[in-house]
Amino acid sequence: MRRVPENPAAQAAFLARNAVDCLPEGELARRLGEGRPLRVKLGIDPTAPDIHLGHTVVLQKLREFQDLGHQVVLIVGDYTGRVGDPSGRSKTRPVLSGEEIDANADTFARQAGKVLDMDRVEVRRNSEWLDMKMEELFGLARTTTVAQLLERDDFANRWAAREPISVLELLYPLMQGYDSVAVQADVELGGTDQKFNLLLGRDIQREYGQREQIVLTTPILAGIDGVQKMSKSLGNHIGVTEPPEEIYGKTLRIPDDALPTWYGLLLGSEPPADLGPRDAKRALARALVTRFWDEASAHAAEAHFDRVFVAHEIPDDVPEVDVPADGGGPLHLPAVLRTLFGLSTSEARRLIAQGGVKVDGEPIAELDVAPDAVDGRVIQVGKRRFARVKLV
RNA sequence: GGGGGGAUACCCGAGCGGUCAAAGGGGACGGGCUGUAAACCCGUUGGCUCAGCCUUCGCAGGUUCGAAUCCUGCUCCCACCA
Repeated sequence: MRRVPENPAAQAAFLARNAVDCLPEGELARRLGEGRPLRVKLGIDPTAPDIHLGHTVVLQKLREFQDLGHQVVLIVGDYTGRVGDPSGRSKTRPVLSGEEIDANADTFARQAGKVLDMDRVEVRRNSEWLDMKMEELFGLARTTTVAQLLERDDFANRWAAREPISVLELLYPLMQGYDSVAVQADVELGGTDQKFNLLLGRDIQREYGQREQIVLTTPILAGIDGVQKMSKSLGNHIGVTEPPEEIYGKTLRIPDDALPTWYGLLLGSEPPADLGPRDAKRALARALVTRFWDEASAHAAEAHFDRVFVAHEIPDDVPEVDVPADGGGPLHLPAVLRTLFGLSTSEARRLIAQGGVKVDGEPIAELDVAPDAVDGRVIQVGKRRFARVKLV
């Protein structure tokens, strides 16, 4: 554990050191000075349960609060999840069944355990209080004006672009704010994209006669494309439970100029000055695999990478796949590729024509192959897909 | 309630009677190169028994030798005025 300062002001400075906002000014230090465990809230959406590196930035901050003896409150948005945070213009979200939400919440809790001490986390679902009477909803809806809501960037942009905004989406920030009321949050964390919602939570708490929460935002981690926010739906994420080789390889795929941010947000340091981009990236990749797996896995992942992508050799753990021998006659290679990798005939033909299919490292151009030419051999598609054929 | 705009391949988006399996971009994939699964360059991107055939342009009909393109009726979506 990191060494942490004793007095409130220094603690507040420590907690806010890598935050974007910590509002209002000075309030965190004041409240820390009360000498009681603060209730620190984070809301999560159970639609996409897998935790990726982007989540770990804010989770790490929660962990710091936890280590200082404060109470972390994780809110599973089983109700708000049905609405969908309006950020971005994602389409209406599918309504999740109770079982799906349960499963997702469990997954999230388990994965969050890679960063948080889950034994000391209070997990709540916002259906506990959001499944309210219409009359209570009226009360909540009265707290905020449409003009206030339209100030939010997402809404303002969509409004300006004449894109649709549903009333339900407008309600989302209110519901999130009410979560803060329900759990009596002292602090709410979120990425900078959450700033509006977090601040509105303060207004709503005030309306309900509560002290306003402190708002603490963390920077948004870009995805492996180095441009857009890391998110599972954009497919530019690295999940904390992904296999070591994936975490390692994907990390090496980030653009060089994303290195300083990744180091800063994930390791809390700058890229080593004495290393070039490649080696700095490798060091980062090792550190991440070590964090979510262990050091041995990190070295194994690096060895795997060197073997497959640098030396262009076949990995040693190629899965063996049964392929129907089909009576012993010549095999139609596209059909074999369908069995091995689930490719369509057309895809397979294209890949063969482009020289992307190799048998034991040698490109192959024929569509029909003798059984002996593939049985027991490794077929490779592109750089990353391998399978050993076993005729049955 | 009123007049208007729209629904095209993974996404965005052109096309507005034949030369359309459908421009362009993004993404993805393959190849080259390389310090990387980076950047850059080239290529591919509906399916199949693949020099040919089959099915696609919201849905259902119709006009035509021929329709993504024209007509009719549905369905859904959007912004606007009230």
